[in-house]
Amino acid sequence: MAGKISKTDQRREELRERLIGIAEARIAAQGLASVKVRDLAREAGCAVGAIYNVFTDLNGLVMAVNGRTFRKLGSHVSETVAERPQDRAQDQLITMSLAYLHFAQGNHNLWRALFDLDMSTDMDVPQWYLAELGALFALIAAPIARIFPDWPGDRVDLMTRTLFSSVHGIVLLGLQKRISGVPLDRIEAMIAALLSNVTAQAGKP
Amino acid sequence: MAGKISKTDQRREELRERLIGIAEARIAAQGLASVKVRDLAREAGCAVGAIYNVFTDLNGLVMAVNGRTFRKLGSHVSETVAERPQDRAQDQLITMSLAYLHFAQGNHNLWRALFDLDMSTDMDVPQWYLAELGALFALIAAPIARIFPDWPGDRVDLMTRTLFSSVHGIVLLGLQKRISGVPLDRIEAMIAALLSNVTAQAGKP
DNA sequence: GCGCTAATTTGAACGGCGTTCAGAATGACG
DNA sequence: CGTCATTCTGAACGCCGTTCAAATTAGCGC
Repeated sequence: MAGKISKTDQRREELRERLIGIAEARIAAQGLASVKVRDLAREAGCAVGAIYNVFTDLNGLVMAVNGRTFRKLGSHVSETVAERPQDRAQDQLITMSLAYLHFAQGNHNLWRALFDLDMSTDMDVPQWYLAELGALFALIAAPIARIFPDWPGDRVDLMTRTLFSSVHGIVLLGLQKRISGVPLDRIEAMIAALLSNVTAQAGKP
Repeated sequence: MAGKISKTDQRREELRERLIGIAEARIAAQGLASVKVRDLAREAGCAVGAIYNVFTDLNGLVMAVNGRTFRKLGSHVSETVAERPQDRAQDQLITMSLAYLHFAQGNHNLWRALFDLDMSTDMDVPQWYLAELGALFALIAAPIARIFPDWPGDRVDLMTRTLFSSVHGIVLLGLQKRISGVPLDRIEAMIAALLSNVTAQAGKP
């Protein structure tokens, strides 16, 4: 029995994928708060209890959606950078930041779910989360290390986290319609203002 | 009847203040999610319905708590700056940012409630919110305008929002224990790294 | 102080939520 | 096909914010 791929396991895996897709569509269309077990069960054609055979709870399902979103985010950023291989390192930082902004704007609810869920629960982060985050950080660290060739690794790492957090903050508050209501080109200008200040320091102590 | 201060109004106002205090203590101790109407009613010695005579709903009560928190935040930042009147403008920016960081760390749950509530509801922001935010922005804009005396007002405003959002992002992700788990002095170093890059641009185009 | 009306306060009831678990259904296998 | 174990089901549970008919109380002319 152990290790076998039974017909049961196939159905479970199929249901799992179906539920992730349904939840993903719901989050994208109506936001994280619109994900309800009874709606999911009805749309997936299963019983409410079946969801708990495949995921430990609703958070686990949303976590799976977040996994997809995080991978899409990473792909979007890295592919956008890869499209412009002749860019200077300074421009790569801007390209990546704008890619982050545009992904967040184009997938607002899914992007927000990445952070809204993590806040409410206090369980520790799954390892795929840290792996994706590390890959994203590595992507940012590369141009920084090229801009500041004489910086030690830990200083590059600190600047990597600083810039990521800063851009994240700009995007987060910028897209928060009810607070600031900033148009998109102003958010882009803020990112450019931030990064031009940092990269202009190249060659200085 | 209209405009009179009746005994009823006195009791309502007293209950209102009492509920705000109880909710504030609960948020500070256990987080926003621990605020429950039945607990509040029991602790305040009133019926659950009474809460809805004084606030439109639970969000309204948390909004009132957020009002207090926001005012305390503003006071903390402005007083910290006022304690060092001989500081250069560059140091004032660092002082304010660190004051923001330390307030967020020392009042973590209350500070988080400022943003966690706004996200879930889609009603527009009350005017006191915008007023407090404007006062905070004015506090930041002053040293920026001194550092870059030849900048037009809208460019100062853009940099103000850029720096506020950036510092907010650094504090937000830095204090998110489960994701990065950065010690406090590293967060301070990130803020310093960010601001030193910006202020070092003084006098440049 | 008294009685009457309108305003206020009350808390049981309501609808909706995530989660569970006894029982029904379906799998595996000689 | 019979037997047992595994899986699936959906009614039930507990908790939530919110409401509203009924009880209570304030306001006021007499």
